[in-house]
Amino acid sequence: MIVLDYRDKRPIYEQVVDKLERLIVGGALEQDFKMPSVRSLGMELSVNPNTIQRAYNQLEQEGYLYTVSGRGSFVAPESEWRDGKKHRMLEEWKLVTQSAREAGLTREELVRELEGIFEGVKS
Amino acid sequence: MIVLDYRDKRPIYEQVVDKLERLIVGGALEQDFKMPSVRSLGMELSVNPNTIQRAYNQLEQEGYLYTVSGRGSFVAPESEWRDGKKHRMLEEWKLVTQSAREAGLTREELVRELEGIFEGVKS
DNA sequence: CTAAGTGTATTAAGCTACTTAATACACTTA
DNA sequence: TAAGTGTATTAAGTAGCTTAATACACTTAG
Repeated sequence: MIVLDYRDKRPIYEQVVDKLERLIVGGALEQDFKMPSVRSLGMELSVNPNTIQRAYNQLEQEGYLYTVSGRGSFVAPESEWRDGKKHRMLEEWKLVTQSAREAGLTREELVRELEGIFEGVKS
Repeated sequence: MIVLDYRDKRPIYEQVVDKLERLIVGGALEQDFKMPSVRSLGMELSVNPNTIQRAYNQLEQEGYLYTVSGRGSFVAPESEWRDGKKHRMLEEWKLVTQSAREAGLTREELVRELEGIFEGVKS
């Protein structure tokens, strides 16, 4: 399902959150998809189940997963996380863009990069 | 000179690097300005001199400071850090923009924010 | 009903990074 | 010469991450 990057200096649970979040946002995991159990994903990644649980807890808190006691964790409907995700990303993007401006990047340079990133994407 | 934010979860030396870098990039500290000694800045921030030294070392590695043995640390000329800073910021900005696109932000939304951020700025 | 699988919680231990503390040394300057 | 500078080292404490070993309540397949 996912692969850990041992060169990444962030804690494992944070990496797991990041990668699963990308799978969900990217549409690779459909709504109501049953996530692997904390024990099985722990086995698969050679990581303690507690570490996976910590990742699942954070994903649930951010609206990406919901849990049914005794049954497992499942992918939440997009409506649960879409707005929050967009809002957080926009705030982060504004901060980085502000720093980019202060570092000397011009409006024209950034617009040009923007066009490249959105090239051929219906938005 | 700077103020620490105790709510910030990052290590102190990283905060010091970040704040001093902003002062230098923002032009608040001129070229060849003599930085406070690791001991005096440590006193001022109620922090160990070793922690300040660690921050100074990183700033020197990134080209923001230069050191004269026995005299002190000084702000390096802009030519030493400007290109590297611009390059690192552009790479970070591209990653965040890519993530923003994947989160559902549109080109039009981002261009609009961009105009706001660069409003009235000669670039 | 029973057993297996699920999330959840707790406690203890080890590891790493950050930080402090106490020195020490070589250098420059007043 | 004395004070101030960067630099280096060693030891200790703290906090966060991770592992390990359990335990409990729940659901589901048999």
